[in-house]
Amino acid sequence: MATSDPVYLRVVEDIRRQITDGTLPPGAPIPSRAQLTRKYQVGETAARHALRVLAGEGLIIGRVGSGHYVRERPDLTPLYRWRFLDHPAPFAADLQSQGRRVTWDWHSEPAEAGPDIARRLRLPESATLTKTHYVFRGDGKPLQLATSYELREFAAHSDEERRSLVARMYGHGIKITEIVESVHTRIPRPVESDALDLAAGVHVLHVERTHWAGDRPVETSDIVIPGDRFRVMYSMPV
Amino acid sequence: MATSDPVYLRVVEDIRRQITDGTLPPGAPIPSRAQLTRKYQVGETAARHALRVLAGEGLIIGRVGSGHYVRERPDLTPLYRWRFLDHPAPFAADLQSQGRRVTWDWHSEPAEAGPDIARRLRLPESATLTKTHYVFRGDGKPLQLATSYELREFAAHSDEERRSLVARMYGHGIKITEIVESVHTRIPRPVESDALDLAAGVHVLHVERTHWAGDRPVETSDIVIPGDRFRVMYSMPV
DNA sequence: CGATGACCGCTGGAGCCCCAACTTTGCGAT
DNA sequence: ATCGCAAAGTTGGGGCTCCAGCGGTCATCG
Repeated sequence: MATSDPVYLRVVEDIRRQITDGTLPPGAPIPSRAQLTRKYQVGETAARHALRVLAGEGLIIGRVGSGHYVRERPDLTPLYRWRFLDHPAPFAADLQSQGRRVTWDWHSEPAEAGPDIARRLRLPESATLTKTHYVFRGDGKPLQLATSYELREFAAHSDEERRSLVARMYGHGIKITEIVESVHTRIPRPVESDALDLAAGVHVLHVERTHWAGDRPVETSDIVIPGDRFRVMYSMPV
Repeated sequence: MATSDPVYLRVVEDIRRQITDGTLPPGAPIPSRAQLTRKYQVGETAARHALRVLAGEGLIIGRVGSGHYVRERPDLTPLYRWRFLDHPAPFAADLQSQGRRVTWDWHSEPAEAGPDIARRLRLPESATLTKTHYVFRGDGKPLQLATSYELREFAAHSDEERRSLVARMYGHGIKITEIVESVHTRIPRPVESDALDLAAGVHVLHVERTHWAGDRPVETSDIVIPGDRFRVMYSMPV
């Protein structure tokens, strides 16, 4: 409306509107730079800039030699589902029930905890282990990236093993009593972009999960999920 | 490493590294376009482009006439906290306990449900009401934007009122038995950018909350939260 | 008839330039 | 010592151009 707005914004907003209201469905081609200059009566710089902004937002994707297209954004599939007494979160089973195979890959390497991890585990900045999991769908598409920090003594490779180690460590009768998750969103780090095969402009959901045994935190993990393809489900009885 | 990489990326990656490893703390000035061209031996286009990319990622912020600065990113404050039997989520109380006042503003207008809302409430695309809440901190900073869709008959203005209306509507003994939340992240719509006062490149956390009474969905709301300032906490007993 | 290559259009990188609007700074005058 | 103002620096919008690399299309040649 305001004619004082930069002209490239006029282009951005017009195309964005067409994408969000469905006029331009996923996969539809966006006019090329040359076409945009003619259509909106703007210079090539403005046309190019508009395309770059839209691509940066993750709404369109440019294929060199071909053109810009509205990005496919499949319906968000639930990645894992929290349900009362339904722990640990069986997201793999969830996906398998949808007919998708899930494969794992991991790579462990010991590391000192950073200050934030130490704070979360209420530990000095030592005696920790970093384990990075890569989780893939059967078709090879990446699902998530998880890094967990545990007391080094707890470095076990199955949930069962770990739980019994926890039990040994903390004496008899130790039991995870509460799981706290904190969700926020941020730009992916370069490693995450690679591992999760993220397009430009896609943010990640960062879930910090901490397992508590009474008033003692036992294990904490960072779960990183592509924000454009997945959702995290929480379900609580009232 | 690969010298075939575009030069602007070299600049981006170098600055990004300095920001993430703390060499450039929040608030620190970034070299200007002219300085970058000299420092990295690149053209003005590349320098400018690097700054734009970093700004688009939300890592730096440009102030015209002054320069670019590392964005202040205060520690993420918990926005609301889910706890078993601690419903409805008392995020206002949570913030107040931190010495922050919270104020509300809302604006109601009836609307037909879109197809997705109808699906969530298992309703025909009618008989709904849209209510948009704006929630502010005492200092005027925006906290979140929530839009809830309820059966029109349930349009009440307090949680208590609404609950009793729900009870009347569905007969005696009706009770919300489960709350399901789904979290994902996406780029903000223009309204949300304005209402939440979002900087460029900041994504939002989108929480879809649905209240269930047995196998019947009763109310659903979309809660939109600035992804760079807040986190959502979930806490579950095991 | 089928394969090969030339050609055109498109993206993305990169360079240089001009200008308006704004901030900061420093100098000079009161 | 303080005020005001001008100059210098900086961002953001916008313009133009060149080029490499890629992807189709289409015509030509074997």
